[in-house]
Order: sequence, then C-alpha cells, then structure tokens
Amino acid sequence: MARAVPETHDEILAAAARLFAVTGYRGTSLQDIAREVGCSKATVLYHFANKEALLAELMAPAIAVLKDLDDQLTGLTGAVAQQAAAVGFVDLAVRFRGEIALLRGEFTELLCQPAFAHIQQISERLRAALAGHSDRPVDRITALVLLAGIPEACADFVDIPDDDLRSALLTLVRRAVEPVDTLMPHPPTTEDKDS
Amino acid sequence: MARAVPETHDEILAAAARLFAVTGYRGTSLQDIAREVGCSKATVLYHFANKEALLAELMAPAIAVLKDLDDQLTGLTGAVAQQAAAVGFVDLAVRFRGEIALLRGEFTELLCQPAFAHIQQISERLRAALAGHSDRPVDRITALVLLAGIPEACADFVDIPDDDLRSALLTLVRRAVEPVDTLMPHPPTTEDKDS
DNA sequence: TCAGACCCTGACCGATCGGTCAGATGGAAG
DNA sequence: CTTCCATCTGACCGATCGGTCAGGGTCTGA
Repeated sequence: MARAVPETHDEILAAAARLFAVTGYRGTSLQDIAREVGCSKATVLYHFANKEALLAELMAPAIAVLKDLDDQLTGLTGAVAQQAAAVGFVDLAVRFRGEIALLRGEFTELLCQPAFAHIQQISERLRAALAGHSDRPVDRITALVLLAGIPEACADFVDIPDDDLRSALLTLVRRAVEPVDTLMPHPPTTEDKDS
Repeated sequence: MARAVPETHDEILAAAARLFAVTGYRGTSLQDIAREVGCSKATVLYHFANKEALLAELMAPAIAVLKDLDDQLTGLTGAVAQQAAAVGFVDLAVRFRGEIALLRGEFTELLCQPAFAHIQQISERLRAALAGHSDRPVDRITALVLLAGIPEACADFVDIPDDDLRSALLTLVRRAVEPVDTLMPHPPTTEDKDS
C-alpha cells in the first residue's frame, strides 16, 4: 500500500474539517477521520501529535488574523477603538465563518482548552474595545451579546455572499453600539435617566 | 447506610446543577454526581432513567416558560409579535440565566439531543417573530445574533440584579431591531439605500 | 547493495463512559 | 414473625475514546 502521494497530511486536514462541521469536534473521533481518509487511525496520529493539534492547525489562519486584530487594537482608545473592533471583528467572523461553523456550538467550550488559552485574553480585550472601555452594564452587555452572537450567526448563514453578510452585520453593530464619545465626560444621557 | 431521608432525588438534582455549572453537562459524569451527593452511581440511575432525563428535569421549568412564550406568540404578527418576542425572550433569558449557565456553551449542542427536539422548532418561530417575519437578511441576521448572544451574555452576568440586566438587554434589543411596520409596504428605507 | 528516512499499519493499552443487575438492607403493613 | 416494597449498592458490562508501539514496506542517496 503506502506512498500514494505524500499529501496525506492535507487529506486528513480536509477530512477533519468536513467531519467537524457535521458532527462537531467532540462528536468526531480519530477513527472517523481515518475512515473518511481511508487510512488507519495510527496514520492520523503519525501526522498530528494529537487530536487537539489537528484542530489547532485547522484554526491557525483564523487565529493569526484574530491576533493581528488584537495588535491593531492596542493603543487605540475611545470611539476609534470601538469602530476598529467592530469592523475588524465582523470582517474576521465573516471571512472565517467556515472555521467557526466547524465548531458547531462548541465554540465557547473549545476555547477553554489549553492550546487556545491566549484566545480568551484576546477576546476579553476585544470585548472591552467594543464596549468603548465603558463600565456601564449596557455597554458591556451589548459588547458581549454581539461578540457571542455574531459568530453564531455567521455559522448559520453559510450560503450568503460575504459582502451581504458583512454589511448586514455592520448595520446591526452600528445600530446596537452607542459611540462611547457621546458620553465620555459623562453628562447624563437618555440611557442613564430611565434606569 | 440507606434511608437517610427520601430527599435523595432532590439532592442529586442539586448536585448535578452545581457540577454542570462548573464542568458542563458533558464534562460531568454520573460518577461525579454520585460522589458529590455521597451515594453510588447506581443510586443516581435509580432515581433518574438516564443522564439525559436528569438534565431534562433540571431544565423543565425553563422549557415550560419557553413553551408558554411560544403559545403567546402564535397568532401575533408584525411589530406586535416582534415586541412580544423581544420582551418575552429577554425576560426568559434573565430569569433562567442560572439554568442557561449550566450548559456552559454546550447550549446549541445540547438542544440537538432528541429530548429537546421540539425546542428547535420553537426557537425557529421565536427567531421569525423577532425578525418581524421579514425575509431581509439584515432582519434575519439581527434576530439570530440576538437570540444566540443574549443567553450567552446572561450566563456571564450572573452577579448583576435581574432588573438591571433586563433593562440593559431591552435597551439593546430596542436599538438593534428595526420595527417591521416601518417597512411593511416596502418603501425604500435608509437601510435599503446604502447597501 | 545497503543504510536510513519516511510513511503507514494492526494490535494493543488504560481510562472512562453510561447503563444493567442481582442482591443486601430496613421500615411498614398484615 | 413474615411479607412486601422502596431504596441503595458493588460488581460488572460493552462500547468508545485518545494514544502508543514495534514492525513492515518503499523510496532515496551513498
């Protein structure tokens, strides 16, 4: 047998992506992946140190872009940071919605794995930026709802053109997020009155 | 041993709730629950047909209220349905955020289990109502983001008073959702122009 | 021709899981 | 005392999981 083409690595990656998208990460065993590729489970583990490493390689591009966004955000403050976070995150979610869909709701859970430990800190900073670094509940909650909801929505709308999805999401974010500058020197706003 | 008090059933339920909230449903084994209660795994399975039944009983109150909301929504259309869906869903999420937190991100995944099959249809109808039964991508996407994001946010803000959380979420929803009546006879709106 | 790197495999491992079952215990009813 | 039933348990089961390992085939380069 052996030595068909040394593309087994990529074939495994592709098979894993396909299966993860249908049955989820946890719901897909190494055996399943091996069967899909047409090789043995041991072969899968020859090309990847373990199951988590497989997932990590699958998510690497998305994570790299997320890290870029985080870098761009450091130093920015106020409405500028807010705007950059919004546009950057929406773009990220839309571009990598395939990868997001892979995780099928295991999203939050998976990020707790040691391999993705730093992601949590990044998303923490992203959330703060999107909230305009405000500590008002409304702003913090809004940021959290968007940050959790947008990836979920992206995973659901896989058959819509990128541009349509992006512009719809930006419309939503623009409506939902109140620019932080309008309340920077904290004068009473309409929000503060009716609480 | 045996026959301490016949409250074992409730003790198991409470222990399961505690553990699910920390380690999640999948991450908690029947063994773990038994250990927490101080009984054998077999005892847990004496009181509950299986692990899923335990979860179902834990979620029963929340599901009942969700079903009520669904009933109230049937027959309503347009902005009335939209408003009712928004208020009802936010209230539901806030009241049962403890139960939601139990699932720790397994939310979407768990609802695929056969015991919760009908929940999917309900949430489908809820989404449609929240979108004002519009088929514009912006509206459908907004509804989805909110429906996915709100529970997630509620699970995170466990230490905030109910009323504060509720009013913050309602403010967000009111901002994010465009009342469907303003575009019913579909005249060009500002949204349509800039896309 | 031979050595060694590379690729692949079947057999196997220990752990864990949800779930079953026959039987022990003990209080209540007759 | 005997019967009955609810409660509880240890031992056990089959399945599945991620992961290891020794070894076999094949290509390459000296």
